[in-house]
Amino acid sequence: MDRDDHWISRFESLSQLPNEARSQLAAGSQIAHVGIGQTVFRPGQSADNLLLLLEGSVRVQQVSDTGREVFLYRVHAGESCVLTTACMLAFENYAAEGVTETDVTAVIIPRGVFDALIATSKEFRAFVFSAYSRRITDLFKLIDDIVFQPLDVRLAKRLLELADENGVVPVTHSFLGNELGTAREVISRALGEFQRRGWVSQQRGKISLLATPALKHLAETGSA
Amino acid sequence: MDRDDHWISRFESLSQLPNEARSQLAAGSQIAHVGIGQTVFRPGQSADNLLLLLEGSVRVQQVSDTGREVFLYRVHAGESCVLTTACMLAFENYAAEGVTETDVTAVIIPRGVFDALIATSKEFRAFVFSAYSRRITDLFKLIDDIVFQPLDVRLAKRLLELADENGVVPVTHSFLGNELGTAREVISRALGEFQRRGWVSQQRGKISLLATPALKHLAETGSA
DNA sequence: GAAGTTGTGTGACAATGTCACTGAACGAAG
DNA sequence: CTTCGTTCAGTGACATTGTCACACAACTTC
Repeated sequence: MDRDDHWISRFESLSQLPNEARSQLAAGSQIAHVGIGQTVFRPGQSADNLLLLLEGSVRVQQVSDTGREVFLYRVHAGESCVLTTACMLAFENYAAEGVTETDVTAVIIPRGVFDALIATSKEFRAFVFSAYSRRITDLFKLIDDIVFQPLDVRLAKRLLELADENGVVPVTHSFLGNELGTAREVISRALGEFQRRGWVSQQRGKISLLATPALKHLAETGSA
Repeated sequence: MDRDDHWISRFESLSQLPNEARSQLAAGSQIAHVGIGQTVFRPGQSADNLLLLLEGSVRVQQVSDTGREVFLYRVHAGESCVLTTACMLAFENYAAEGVTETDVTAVIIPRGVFDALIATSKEFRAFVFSAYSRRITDLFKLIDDIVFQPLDVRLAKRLLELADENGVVPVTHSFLGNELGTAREVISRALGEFQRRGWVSQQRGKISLLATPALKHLAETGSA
C-alpha cells in the first residue's frame, strides 16, 4: 500500500497505528464526498458510521423543541464527528444535527470496523478518547462563555474565527445570532457599535474587519 | 463469589458482563468511601481512575477563569464519572471539578483495568459509551435550556429535582444561582414571585414547595 | 420594473445581570 | 445570655440582553 498519499497519514495519532490495525482501517473504510448544506446526521436518525473529515467543515447544532437552533461546535478537516459515535454505539438518540458548511470529503468507518479497532488497538482507543476529550472540553468552555462572557466579547471572538484571509466574514447577522445563541437584533446592535468605533464595515451578508487588533484585544481581555 | 450482594449487580448493564470480564472487574477494582464536600477531581489533576457511584451524589462544575462556577451535571448512585475518563485516557486537562454533595461510596476502577476491559468486553464498551451518550445528551440539553428557557421555568424544574420527599429544598439562594448559572439576586426575585403566588415558602437556607402541581405545570409548559 | 424574498435598522419594552447597599438569622466565643 | 463575626436574604438603581413590531433596503425572479 502506498502510505504517503493515504488519508491515514493526515491524522497524526492514526499514523501511529501498528501495521495490522492500519490495514484493517484502510480496508474497512471508504471515502465519501458530500455537497454543501447537506444534513450529515440528524435527531432520530441513528448513525451507523464514524466520520473523519478530510476536507471542509461540519456545523453541529442542537435543535430546540421550539425549532430554534444553537451552535454547539464545528468539525474541521482532520477531526472526527466523535460525539455522534457515542450515540451510535449506545443506540441512543440525541437532539443534535450536523450540517455541512462546505463541500466535504470524509472517511466513513462503519460501526463494525470501529468496534473491532476499539477492541484491538490501544492507539485507536487513544485517538477516539482524545477526540472525545477535546470536544467535551470545548462544550464545557462553551457553557462557560455563554454564562459569563459579555456578548461583544463573544462576537469579537467569533468574527475573528470566521474571517477569511482578507478579514472578511461572509455571513448574515442572523447566522451570527444563531452561532452565539442570541437574536439577530442583538447582533445588529453590537455590530453597529463596532462600526461606530471603526472596527468593522458592513455590507449585506458580509462583514469586513478593519481593526483586527482592537477586536483581538476585546476578545482576549474582555475590555475595549 | 456471592454475586447477589456484589456491587456489580447494581449496574444493570454491567451485570450482563460475561463471567470472565466480571471477575476481572471485581478483582481489579475496590470500594472507597469519601466524605461530604470533598473534591474528587479538579483541574490540573489528572484522573487515574474511573469512578462508579454506589451511594451519594457528586456535583460536577466548570470553574471559570474568573473563579466563578457553573453547574454542569450531577452524578447519582448507579452512574459513573465517565467524562473524566475521556480526559484521563487522553492525558488532557480540563477545567471541570467534581465535589461530593453527600457522603459517597464509590467503586474505583484503575486505568489499567478499565483499559483491559474496554479491549476485551463488548458489554463493557457498551456500558461506557452509553454512559457517555447520556452525559453528552444532558450537556446539549443544558446548553439548550440556558439559551432558550426563561429563568422561572428553569428554577421551577430545579426546585422539583432538588426537593426531598417532604417537598423541602435545603439550599441557599446563592447555591441555586450557581446551579442555574445566574446571580443570587435573580434567584431571590424569582423566589419572591413564587412566594407571592403561594407556591413556596422560604426559611433561611431552605425552601418549602407548597404547590408542586403549579411548579410542575410551569416547568413543563413554560407558562403559569 | 414589479413582485417576492431575504437582510438590516430601530424603538419600545420585558427579562435578566450587576452593583452597592441594608439588615436579619445563625454560630461561636466570651 | 450577650457580643461579635459570618452567612443569607431583600432591595433599588442601573446596564445589558432578549423580544416584538415594524419599516425599508438589497437582491432575485419573472
